[in-house]
Amino acid sequence: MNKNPRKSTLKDVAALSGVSVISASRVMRNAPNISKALREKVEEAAKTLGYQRNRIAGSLRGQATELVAVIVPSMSNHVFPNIMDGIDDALEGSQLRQVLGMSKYDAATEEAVLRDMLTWNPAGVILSGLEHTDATREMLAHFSGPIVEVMDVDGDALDLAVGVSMKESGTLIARHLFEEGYRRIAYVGAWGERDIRSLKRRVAAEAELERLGAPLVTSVIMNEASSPQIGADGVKQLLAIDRNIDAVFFANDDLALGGLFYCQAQGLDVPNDVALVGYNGLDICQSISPRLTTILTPRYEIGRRAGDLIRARISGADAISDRTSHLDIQLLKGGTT
Amino acid sequence: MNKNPRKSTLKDVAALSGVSVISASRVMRNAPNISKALREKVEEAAKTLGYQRNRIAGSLRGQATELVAVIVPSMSNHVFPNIMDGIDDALEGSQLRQVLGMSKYDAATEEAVLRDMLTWNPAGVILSGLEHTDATREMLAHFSGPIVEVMDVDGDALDLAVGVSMKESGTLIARHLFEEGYRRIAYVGAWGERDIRSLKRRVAAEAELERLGAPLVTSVIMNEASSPQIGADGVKQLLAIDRNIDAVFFANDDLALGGLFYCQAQGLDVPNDVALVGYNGLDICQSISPRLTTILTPRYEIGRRAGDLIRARISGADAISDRTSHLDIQLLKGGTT
DNA sequence: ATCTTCGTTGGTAACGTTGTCATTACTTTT
DNA sequence: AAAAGTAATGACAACGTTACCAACGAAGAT
Repeated sequence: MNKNPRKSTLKDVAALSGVSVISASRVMRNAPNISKALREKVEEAAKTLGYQRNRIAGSLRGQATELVAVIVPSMSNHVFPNIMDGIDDALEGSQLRQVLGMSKYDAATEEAVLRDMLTWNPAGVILSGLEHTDATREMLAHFSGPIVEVMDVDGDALDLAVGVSMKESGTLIARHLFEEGYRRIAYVGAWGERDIRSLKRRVAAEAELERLGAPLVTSVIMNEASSPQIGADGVKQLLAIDRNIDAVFFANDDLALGGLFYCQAQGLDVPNDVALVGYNGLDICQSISPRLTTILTPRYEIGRRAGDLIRARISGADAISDRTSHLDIQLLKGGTT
Repeated sequence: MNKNPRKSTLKDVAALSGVSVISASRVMRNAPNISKALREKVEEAAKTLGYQRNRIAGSLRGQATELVAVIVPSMSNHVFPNIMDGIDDALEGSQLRQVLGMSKYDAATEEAVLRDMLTWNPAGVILSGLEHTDATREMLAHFSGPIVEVMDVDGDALDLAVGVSMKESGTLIARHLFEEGYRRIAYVGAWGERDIRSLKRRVAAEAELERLGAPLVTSVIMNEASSPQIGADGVKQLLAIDRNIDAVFFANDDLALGGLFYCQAQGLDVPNDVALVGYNGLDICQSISPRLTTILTPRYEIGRRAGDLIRARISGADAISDRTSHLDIQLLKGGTT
């Protein structure tokens, strides 16, 4: 199995079909002005030899790499896989491919991964959020292709940004809880709050609650990766600190879901004893009963637009009107508030 | 922003530090036998110029690409992101990177994506399942690097395989339901059963139920991608066909979860009126109440091993004892059976 | 003092493709 | 029928790196 004396190259194809290497090249990449006869000869030879293009060689000569570096914090919740689905669909039909890296919610790791990625000379870069190390910014300042920062639009984009406002998200959660009459509100986060986007939401919500006259009672930040189990643990800790809390908002739906089940298991009445709000609008949380009150983020759409922007830029459309695409979020009122 | 007159190359670094290009190259890739003086000169020059390696050029000369092609069906449930997390961790410390493609549970798409991927001359290939088109097999037969097929081990691997047995999974589900006393058992699938692995499980379960004398009553295959909503719809259809069903097993946990909530909403007693079994062991389904009876698949571990195998092979360890790594599954008995 | 050996450095030639320009063959125009 | 285009093909060099081999000097062996 798996032996190949030597891969055949354009040279072989050219030799077999009796044409020049460059003509063979033109046929293989569908360049214009090729006679039908030539095309057929070359295509047949290529087929006989099982010829495969070598894009490494092509990229070296041609500069453009047709690789898009995508750096996400993690795959452990649905957010980034959904974004990548969108990117994949946007890139379909182009020759572009995603090369993947994970930063684990750590800016220094992001920097290292980016440094490595750039050695592949990618055509574009997609990364998460607007916060990066100075070295990351420096590297990207010298990068000549499109750069899209996804998820967060509260701040200055390096180049292009697609996402939703964390500030708006946090504020919306705070207002909703206040309007529904809750006054003793707490927060549960995870990842040691290294996820800057959830931190921004918490801060915005806290500020809004302050403004409304119902300041955040307390918060529990779990150090672990977010999961339902950690959400349950978080609520448990919260209630141990203060049993009079009447609402909890979570960094995301996974945590909230765990919190919800914990409360139910404890015999608490949700939302009368305690109200719960998540973030993201995962469909799993919309199929349970009571449905989780949460904020729907257009994750697929964000990925899709990011991919579209990369393509647009690469194909020369330099005139992208808005550097920042601010997408809308939507409060999904469920039965937990 | 984003202009770069010209990226500096090894030649520039060599010129600035007054050494030969090849020496600069050796310093940049930590080759042995470099004097300290030379190393320092070169590193300083590289820093001054902001030199970045160009691995496209390096790969062309050196053959090895340090890219691993990863083709998964979809990112829409947790299975493949979890596997990719495992791969990423396994690849950490090497210079290898994942290049991503999605087949959408379609063998022809897989073929097209693979064809494209191979033009990047990857060092290894990871793909899902053991079923591929003839053309895919043909391409892979000519591929010289390691090939790992993940998730399924029921069949012959092209090269290496890591996963669990679908047959064993299906049989285990059937036995469990039978042992718990259920006799009127039905099945709900999705993706139009284009996911061959869930099909294999269904077939195995069906055979075992037949053998045990409690043949499958009926099954509903939804055409859509699997989601809780589709699972709920599936159960609804099932109960419309036959109200006497006493147990349902699902192609996966997402469907089962939706089914569970649907049954609860309909006022059915789970598991007394109807028992439910999922597949995968997603943690979200283990934090709800009742916990979902399901089969835990070691997804992260599968990715991890796949990555380890790729690395081992690339670094010359040709002596991999077992071509197929058959990992264990585990029945998680929850409150739904 | 001469011969090895080894650590260190350099020169040359690829790797497989494609951009650029040149050339040939074939139309169309006047 | 000559001039002027245009379509089709080819030659060459280059992209930035590294494999391979050669060469140098210094240290150790004889």
